[in-house]
Amino acid sequence: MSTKKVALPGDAGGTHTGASRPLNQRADAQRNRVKILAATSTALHKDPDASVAAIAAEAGVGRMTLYGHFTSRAELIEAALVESLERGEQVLSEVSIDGNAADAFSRLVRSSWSLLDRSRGLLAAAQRELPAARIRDLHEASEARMRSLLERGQREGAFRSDLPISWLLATTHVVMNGAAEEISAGRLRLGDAPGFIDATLRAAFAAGTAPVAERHR
Amino acid sequence: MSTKKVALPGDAGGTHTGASRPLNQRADAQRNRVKILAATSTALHKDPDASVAAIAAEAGVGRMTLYGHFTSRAELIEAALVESLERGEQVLSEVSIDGNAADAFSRLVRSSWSLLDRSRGLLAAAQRELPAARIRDLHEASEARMRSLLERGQREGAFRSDLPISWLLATTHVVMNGAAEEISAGRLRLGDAPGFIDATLRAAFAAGTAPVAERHR
DNA sequence: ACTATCTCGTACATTCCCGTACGAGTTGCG
DNA sequence: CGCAACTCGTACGGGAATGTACGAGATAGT
Repeated sequence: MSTKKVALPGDAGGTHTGASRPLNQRADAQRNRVKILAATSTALHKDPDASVAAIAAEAGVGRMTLYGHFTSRAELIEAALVESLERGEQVLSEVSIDGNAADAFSRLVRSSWSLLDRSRGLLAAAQRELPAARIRDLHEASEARMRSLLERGQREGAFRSDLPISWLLATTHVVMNGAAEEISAGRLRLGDAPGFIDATLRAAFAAGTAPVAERHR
Repeated sequence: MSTKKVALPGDAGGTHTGASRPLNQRADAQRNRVKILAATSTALHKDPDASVAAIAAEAGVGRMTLYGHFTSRAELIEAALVESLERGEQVLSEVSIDGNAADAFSRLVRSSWSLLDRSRGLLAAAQRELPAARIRDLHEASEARMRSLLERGQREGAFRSDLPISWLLATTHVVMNGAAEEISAGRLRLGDAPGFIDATLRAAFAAGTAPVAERHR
């Protein structure tokens, strides 16, 4: 005579980027949803293996409430990742891509860095919980921006052309992630990271260095 | 009237690098021990979360046999890591560190790469199972070699000095790991990896590029 | 050939976490 | 103010993995 099914937010919206929430939700519930999403990010930042219970605790709500909003751990993590990426998109879309390619790259990297630093744990959790294809899909937007910049840089001769774009992209990700790890390990100060990352990647990608030696075969 | 305690290999040997096995072990058992260690490496290569059961299956022995040699999952992984690193040491110690620092670095990186590619899964598992301090301890030997080479390179002016050694070291690790990931993702051919890694790091570490800009504060 | 050593299956206890069910209390909202 | 929407504790069921217990059978080494 009481409980229903706790709303079940519904999947009405397509897979699109639009932030379409069901509408018929109570203000109170919407707030909790936001709290939970935020807590997911921070909890996973501390421990990428954090349990649903831990996340709920971090959010200050009961575990059951959380299950009212998200039917499974995977769904929760995916939602948190989507939200984080949307927020990131908002920031990155304001970074100017024009002008000198190398400088634009630096701007983009520096902006990406702080975003990645925060959502690192979330991403790690997602990698264990979601199909790899899905993750790559979600990253497509930010990835495309960086990719096109790298392409332009290569065409204009600002970046070396002896390495494929996919490698440059991977290297960028990996160096930023590495910086985050070094920070948690206490071997790098937070404030030093952006400069180090930028300096390293700029030098690594600059045109004019000796091309990759074909030493195999 | 039968079972004892299944040998319990004993911890007689110190923490030293010597390969001191208990001696009073049956030849048959020693062989299995080796098989298990090898299987640990290959099983974790496929899936860093592989269960003890899966590892035993990979080794072609019963799970119980495995527990006869290693009392816990952690002990198993540690033993496998130690063995892998010892084998690595043997290879790396034959790489010439002398002469041109940049070239020596390339040689070292290329040798390290193939080793790391194999033991990658094992390392990932170890990072979840063993205390971080222990892992760092075990890596000290190979790390020291690379570190001293980087130091010499900086003194001689072959490598840039605006970035700390620890960062160069971290970058080296991270780029090699990234290459391994790109390979498993199917975006990089195995044969291309050494050249790409080398080309990237050489350029990133070379002296003479613009120093890290102090853009913060 | 005989014996201590080793293999290994089955079975079990434990722990941890996810997801579901139920139901009573609380609160936003019209 | 009254109802539907929401919260949230407790409890349960299922599954997976670790580590232990027991004991029968195979094998190496002397």
